Amino acid sequence: MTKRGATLSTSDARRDAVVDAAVAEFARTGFHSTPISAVATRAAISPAYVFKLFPGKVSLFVAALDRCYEQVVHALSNGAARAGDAEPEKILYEMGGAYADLIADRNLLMLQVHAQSAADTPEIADAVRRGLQRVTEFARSRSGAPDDQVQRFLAYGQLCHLITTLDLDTHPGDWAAVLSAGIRHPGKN
Amino acid sequence: MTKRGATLSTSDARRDAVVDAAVAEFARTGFHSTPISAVATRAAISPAYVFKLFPGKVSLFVAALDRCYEQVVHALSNGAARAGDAEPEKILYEMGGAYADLIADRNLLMLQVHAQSAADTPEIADAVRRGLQRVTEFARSRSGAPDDQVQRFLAYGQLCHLITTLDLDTHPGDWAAVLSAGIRHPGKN
DNA sequence: CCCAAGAGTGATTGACCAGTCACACACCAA
DNA sequence: TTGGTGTGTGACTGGTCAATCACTCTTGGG
Repeated sequence: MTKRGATLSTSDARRDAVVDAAVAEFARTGFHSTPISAVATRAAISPAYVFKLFPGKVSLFVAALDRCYEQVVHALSNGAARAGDAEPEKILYEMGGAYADLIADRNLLMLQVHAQSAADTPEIADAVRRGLQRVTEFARSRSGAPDDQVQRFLAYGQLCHLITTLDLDTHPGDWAAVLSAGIRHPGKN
Repeated sequence: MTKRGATLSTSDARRDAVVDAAVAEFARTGFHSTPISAVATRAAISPAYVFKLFPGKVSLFVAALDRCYEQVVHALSNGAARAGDAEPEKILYEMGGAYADLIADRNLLMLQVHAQSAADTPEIADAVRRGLQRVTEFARSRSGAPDDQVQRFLAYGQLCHLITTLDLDTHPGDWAAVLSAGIRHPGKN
């Protein structure tokens, strides 16, 4: 039952809030083990209404993923701005720093990890490719770095995902230190 | 009902076969969306008996993961043998080639991707760390390469996972080529 | 021959969850 | 005031799945 006196919002604003909730919940528990009800609860909404706003669970996940990559590219752009028109390596380095700052809350990072694992759903695979394309093309054109340096940039980004997923930066043991060395880590929260 | 005249196997042999089936099925559909019944069917066994051989789904997944990393280290060892006592870079290069050959069927690769996404289950996270530790320490000690080269080796391995998950090596577009450049790709099957 | 220990299964249970539907309430324009 | 449109929900359905249990069948040693 709708609460007395509650002001209704436009469905667009609601959709937006639901995507925020979806980013957080899907990042926590992944695609398959996140029930729509968890997203709904976080958005302070009924599960049924989520299905009015999005045609299905997959398209909600894709919307969350799109927002995630949007923020990533935006962060890279900020990092590049910090480097001005320095040499390519310097620009890539600043982008890396900005990325590390962005994923300090772990949400955007874990969402990407979970998305990769859910890529057997074609729509999700498409969304990941789309996002990765934007990131790669932006890094390449904005930095002007040669292809192999761009590739390296992305490779170390993937390594960063692994390190954070497994908390290797706080893990005892030489081997963990080898993998984590020199990589800027997000804090625990 | 047990089939008439069927010879019973020892439970150890069965356990082994079930782990093989688990590697294949979990690699296909991941931890959360692979029902035990799928593993059971592939192992030509009843779902109920899987639970007699393993205390639960998680421990079966961990067993599959352990086997996966076992094979990875074994492959790296073979690759290193091919390089003999060449310089460290050469040894790491051969290890990379051997790894690419090993994951030609995609199973061992996808299993690692799915495991990373299921790392919120502590036992799974432990298993991944255990496996990664073995891989890292083996690569480092066998190659004798400096830490940053070992780190780089692992980083490009992660990039390889991304490329294969998304089929970037056969994807049209410059950006996909940038990421895939110079990386030895497994075939589709 | 007999029976104990091991191999293996069918049937069921209890929980969870995506998606649907009929309905309730709020706002606004005429 | 009225009714139409958009916002929002409770209750339900159909399906899936991990885990359990009581049970059967097989085999090999005494």
